[in-house]
Amino acid sequence: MREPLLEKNYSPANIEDKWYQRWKAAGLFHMEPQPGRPNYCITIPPPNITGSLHMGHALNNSILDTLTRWHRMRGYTTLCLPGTDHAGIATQNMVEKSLAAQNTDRQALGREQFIEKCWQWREQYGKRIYFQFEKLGCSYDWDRVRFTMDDSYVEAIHEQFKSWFNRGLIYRGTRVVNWDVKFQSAISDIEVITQERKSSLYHFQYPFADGSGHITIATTRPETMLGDVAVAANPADERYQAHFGALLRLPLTSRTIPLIADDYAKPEFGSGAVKVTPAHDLNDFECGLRHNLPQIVVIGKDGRMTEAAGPEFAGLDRFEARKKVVAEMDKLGLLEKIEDYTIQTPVSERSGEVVEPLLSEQWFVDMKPLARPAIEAVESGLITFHPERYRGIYLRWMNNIRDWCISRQLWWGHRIPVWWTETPGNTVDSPQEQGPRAYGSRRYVYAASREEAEAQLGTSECWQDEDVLDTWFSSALWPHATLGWPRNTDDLQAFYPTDLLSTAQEILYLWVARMVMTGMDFVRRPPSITTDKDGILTADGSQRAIIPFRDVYVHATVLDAKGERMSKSKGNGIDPIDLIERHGADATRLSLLQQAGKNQDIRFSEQRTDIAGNFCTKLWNASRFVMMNLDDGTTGLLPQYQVLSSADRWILHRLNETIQQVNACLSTYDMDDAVRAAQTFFWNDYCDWYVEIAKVAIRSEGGARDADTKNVLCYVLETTLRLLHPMIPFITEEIWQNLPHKTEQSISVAPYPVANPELQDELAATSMDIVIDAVRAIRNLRASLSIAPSLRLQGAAKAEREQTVEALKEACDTVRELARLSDFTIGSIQQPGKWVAAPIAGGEVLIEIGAALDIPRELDRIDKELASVEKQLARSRGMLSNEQFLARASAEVVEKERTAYEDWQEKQSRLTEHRKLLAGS
RNA sequence: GGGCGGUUGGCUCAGUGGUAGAGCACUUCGUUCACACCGAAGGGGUCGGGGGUUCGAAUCCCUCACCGCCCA
Repeated sequence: MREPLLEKNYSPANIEDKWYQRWKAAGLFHMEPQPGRPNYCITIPPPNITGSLHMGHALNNSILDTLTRWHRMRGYTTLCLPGTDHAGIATQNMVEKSLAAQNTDRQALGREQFIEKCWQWREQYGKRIYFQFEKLGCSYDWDRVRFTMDDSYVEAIHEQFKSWFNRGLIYRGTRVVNWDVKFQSAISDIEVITQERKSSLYHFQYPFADGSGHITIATTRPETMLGDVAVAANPADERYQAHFGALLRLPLTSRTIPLIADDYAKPEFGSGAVKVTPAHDLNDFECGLRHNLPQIVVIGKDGRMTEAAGPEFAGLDRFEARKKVVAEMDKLGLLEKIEDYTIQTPVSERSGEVVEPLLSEQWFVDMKPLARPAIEAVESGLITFHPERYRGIYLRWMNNIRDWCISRQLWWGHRIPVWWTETPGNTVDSPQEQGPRAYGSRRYVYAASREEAEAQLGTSECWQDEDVLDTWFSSALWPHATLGWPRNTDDLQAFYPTDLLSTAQEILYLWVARMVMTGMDFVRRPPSITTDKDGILTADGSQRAIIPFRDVYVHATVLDAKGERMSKSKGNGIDPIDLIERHGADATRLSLLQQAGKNQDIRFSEQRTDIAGNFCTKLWNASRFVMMNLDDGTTGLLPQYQVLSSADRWILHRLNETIQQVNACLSTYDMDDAVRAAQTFFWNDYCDWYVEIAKVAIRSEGGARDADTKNVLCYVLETTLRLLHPMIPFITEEIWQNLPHKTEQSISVAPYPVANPELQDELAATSMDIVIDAVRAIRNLRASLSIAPSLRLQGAAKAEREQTVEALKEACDTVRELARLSDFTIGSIQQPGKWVAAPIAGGEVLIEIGAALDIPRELDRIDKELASVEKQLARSRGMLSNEQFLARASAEVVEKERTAYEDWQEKQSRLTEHRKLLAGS
């Protein structure tokens, strides 16, 4: 026996950083496309530069890295491209906070200096998460890192904007958007969180202008009534049918407003009549458009009431105004009642302020033309969703797509490349024409620079649009822009379409859907160099619109142990870096992958990582044991199949099955099943049985089979390490480097195991089942008779079935040692004594317990066993005596049931026989 | 209001038509020279309720309840 090359105790801290640095130094994660070699590419979802690793990242990147490593080992030219997102509002928020701490603000600094501060922030904190990905073991190509404000990326943004602008898809418009009153900017849907809040439902009376009574409307936002321009009721609602078109006197104002018919009003809600405020509600806005109603802005960008709200209200905060409106209505006797009401309140994720739906002038993108190919790509199966249910969710959204507000009133981001002037001059009538366009009294053009703008506008009296683009505008072109678009780079040609986009479900619309739309809109290739799996043909058939990725995997949301969302404010979050420090990156990854299947969420607690760590320790210790038993002759190569024992053949058979399962599961994103299959094999089959059997073979006298056993031990371990490497890269590398292996410099570029049909051996599997059955039966006997484990007893087996005899004969030494017997004979029992027996398939095993036999206790044991056998027999008998079953069930099932019945009968008769003997003695 | 997911042993979850499973927890035993972060042997569930289809349902269908997510 040798000194093992591994430390006695597994300590992740001692190996993980070491291996990451070596991998990186060797350049293993950077590959160049090669002709004739398949490519595999993932562009990772870019975290914000304000971000640090959270459990969602840890889960997603564990999955991404596992798949990346799997493909690399399978011989693909593999690229996993990392990067970060400038994250407009989030970053601006952080920088503004740090300015506030220094008693200054962005206005004091001015735009240029503020942006400079943002870049400093990015230098200081923006790459923090890269280091954390390294801690997690992610094998990303650090030579191809991208940031959404890199020069090349800016070029891509301009190209995209210009194209959409010139095609008239980008337009200036006035619509209701989500408005953050603190940032004074439009925000995207994802930055709006809906919170349930206790509030009130106010019932107001609006009198008819002709004094003939009133209509009652219910509202949760009384202050907006000052901007009401109509009251709507459902055309089918009989209560109002007689009054459609009538005028109402809007209280607290001097206006009259009509009662209109619109099926957006739900008869069953409140009184069935609903106030319409187009400037302050999206549904009302659309209703207003349908009826050509005016839009009156009564709440300003700062959240205070405007002049249009009337002199009584102008300047009041919106919540103060609410109180005042209610009080005034009450005074007028028009407040009918106030009910307690729970409302879904939109709140800005960043500022915590209640989001104001506000009519505002913004840049929008007309999405309908872009959605069409994106729908077709999914409907035709070019892009597949995992789990499949997200396909429908995506399509539903795509089919009801709305225009996209892309402008943000922020400073940090891609400034909108549009230039304005008030100087009169030439304009064009339609967006398809070249030249300045008119908007009110102003003119505007797209231009990449001031010079260009001046030339087009014919004046130097111009200015660039103040706003920046929505961050999602830039992330929408992530897959192609990171690979070099708009330049037709080698990377773009080789790696696009990418293979996988794995992300959280909440950004399915905001990000995934938009990537499909922009990708297919901009990356076009001639049909001659593409296939119908790469994209769909354009209308004229001259080009193919290329999809950005083939598969979309939507991973689960990581919740805490109680099933609640992890959040900073609740303080229930787990920091993955803490997990890595305490348990290692391998255990952290494993604990996440174990739960990564097709589920919607994951309940996670640190205990799971602790348990995953136990597996790593087991792997470590078993490997140490194997290493201790290797000698100079051990090559780790498989001996000739003919010389192998049944146990050897069985473990190879099981290994082969496991290889097949793991590969199949990884290809369908069933990470949980892949991990389960590999872990079960290693712990339950290899460690619990094969290693124990190998000990017997190695320690037995003569040691004729020593070398073969050692080679099988080594072969199976080495293969299992490669099988597990994508999931737990560090520990597998450390062990693998200390085992005999072929000459690859690292396990991460060693070939991934593939199933080998020649190793399939059902016969060996059946033999081992019998041996395991026999050992368990004897152990069971010993335990139920309370026989000390140290006591070596005589054992024997009686069997009629040849297969059972053969299996036990071959494994005689194994059974003896694993069942702790002094000897184990098959056939007749020679020694006299008191024997107890237990049935196994095709025979029975016996042990001699001499004077220790407690007859009443043994009878009791047999009776219990008989009762349970009888239960099975009754079930089986019931089925076999049911003619319907015999007639309708498949022959295979009936046959299986017959066999089972016979086995149970045999067991019963053996037990009964023994009972008779014992009772008579 | 619409869509989707979930409800299986004390806990966390596998299991899509043929004898209910795992890990953790629990009980008993064990310091046999890889591992007590371990090993051996056990106990524990009428698979949310009701109805249906079927020879046979945790599994398919209908319905109800509860929990959660998304969209309005």
